[in-house]
Amino acid sequence: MDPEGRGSAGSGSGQPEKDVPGVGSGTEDEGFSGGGFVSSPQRGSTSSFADAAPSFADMDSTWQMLGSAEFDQPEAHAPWWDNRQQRYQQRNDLSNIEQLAGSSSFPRDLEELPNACQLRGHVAPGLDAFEGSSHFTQYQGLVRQESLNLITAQIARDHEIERYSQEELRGFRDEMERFLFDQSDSLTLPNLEPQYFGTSGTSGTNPDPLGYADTPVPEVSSLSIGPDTEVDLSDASTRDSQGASEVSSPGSKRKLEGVSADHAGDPNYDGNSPRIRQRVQSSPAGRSPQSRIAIQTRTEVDVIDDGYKWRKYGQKPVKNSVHPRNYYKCTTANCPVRKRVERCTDDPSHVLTTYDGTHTHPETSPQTTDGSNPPRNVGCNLERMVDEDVSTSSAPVTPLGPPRVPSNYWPVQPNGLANLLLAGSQLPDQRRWSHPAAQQIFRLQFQTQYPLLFNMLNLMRTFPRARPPLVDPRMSPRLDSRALHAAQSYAMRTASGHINQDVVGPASAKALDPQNSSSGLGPSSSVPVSFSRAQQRLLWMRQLMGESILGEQRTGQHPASDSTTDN
DNA sequence: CGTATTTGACCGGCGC
DNA sequence: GCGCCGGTCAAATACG
Ligand SMILES: [Zn+2]
Repeated sequence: MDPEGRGSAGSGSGQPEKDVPGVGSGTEDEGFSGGGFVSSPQRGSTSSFADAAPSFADMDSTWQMLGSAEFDQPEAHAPWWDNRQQRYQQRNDLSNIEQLAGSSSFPRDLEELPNACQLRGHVAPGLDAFEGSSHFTQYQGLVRQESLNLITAQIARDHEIERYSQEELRGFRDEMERFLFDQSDSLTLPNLEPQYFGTSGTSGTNPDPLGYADTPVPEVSSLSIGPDTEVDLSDASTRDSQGASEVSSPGSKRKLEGVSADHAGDPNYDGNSPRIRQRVQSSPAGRSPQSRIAIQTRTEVDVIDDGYKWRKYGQKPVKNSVHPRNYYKCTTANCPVRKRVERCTDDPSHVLTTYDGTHTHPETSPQTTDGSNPPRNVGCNLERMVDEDVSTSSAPVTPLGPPRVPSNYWPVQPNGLANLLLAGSQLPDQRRWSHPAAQQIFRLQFQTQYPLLFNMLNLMRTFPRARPPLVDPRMSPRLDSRALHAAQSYAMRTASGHINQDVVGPASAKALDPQNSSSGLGPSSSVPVSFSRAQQRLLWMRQLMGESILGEQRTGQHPASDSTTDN
């Protein structure tokens, strides 16, 4: 089934590389093929690229898609071809990356990336390739891809999804890439420098060279946030942290279940519910809508660094709990924001922070006298968020409502980050991630925990590319346009003729390709590829090859053939 | 000495 | 009205 299955599947979802005439690609191409491909070979307009190179397909649907029937597999391998092919396969192979994620050699930084590449058996560029030299552009594809792989591995490890199949991991990786693309602007904190963030020891990374490892880092149990579902928690949830904590116990048990169980079993405090309801409902005459969000984190420190400075102004005992509740106010003058922090009674490892209000000022970065930004320690992991509906409930008289009245709730799911990311990028409820507090926590947490991820963001901003297409995870390696161009130009230059299918080492490609394993999914299940899309790609190719690539490397989003089909 | 925290008093809403 | 309760104030205190 493989053969044809792949065909359909491949065309369907597989999407070519992410690359577009970008800054980098231009240079890269030059590097590789010299001016060779400059000529615009449109000839042959790729009649049926579909059938082009079956043998090749496995390795890369892109190839096929792009038509290039003529160019297919340069029979005489270009000297670099095998090498490249192998590289792509390796890059796309996530099988051994999990180990790396847990090892001490996991890179926390782009500078350490080459080592990781070598550990994975990659043909890795030297360190100099990453130093912003002109070489860097040549390897940005690799850097990008491998960074994504590593991030995926790390996240997978943190979230115990490493046992997932490669297809799933790839799927996650690609979705993440898309998300990063979409959010590259909003997710980047200009005033925080990634390199200042040591990873929290969470993933057993090597001792942080910068010495910031001191953070008590918790292990991520899970990131929550899923479809918002108005879970009836609204009422039952009144109970204090008790129930809640349970839900999010690190065991990563089915969070969903936990939740339901949670309120099921929870007798809750009668006293509150009625009151709450009233307040929420009776708030019609509300003044300026207050935003309120509750964030549950898993942390050992009481006060998490969320980017703002707080002054404690009160403390009250929580009934039935040994842990008190603390009240803080933003120290910035005239800023009305307040927050309450309390530790869950039954599970002290969790802290519930409730933010109230909107800051009237930018985040207060703790500048030291010397002007440098000291490292921030979040020291927590976002567990889940509860966003009280602001629009409706704006406590008119009562400054602050009851501690927690979850109106929107995102249950924890196994693939926490994926959900998180997707939730942020796709769910209609913008308020979710637009909430400053939420974003703040999100950013700080991820900068701390996944520094590579933020390096990626920077990379993507520095070298803009087209929006990564959504691909069928079962498809493997995606060639980037550089390779494609190079191959094509090579083919043209050389024999320009032979079309020999088996020449290439597809065998190896197949070997790597896990398709067969992807039992459940019929090829059809994948997103049907719109032929138009393929055509569009083709157009691009023509453009690329016709016009000098250097021409337009435009910033940011390219029309990008984005496949809107995403879930 | 300026600033942040502690901590008991205080206050408004609410149920009784 | 009374007492409870969540939330807030602010004087006293701790900090460096
Ligand atoms: Zn503020």
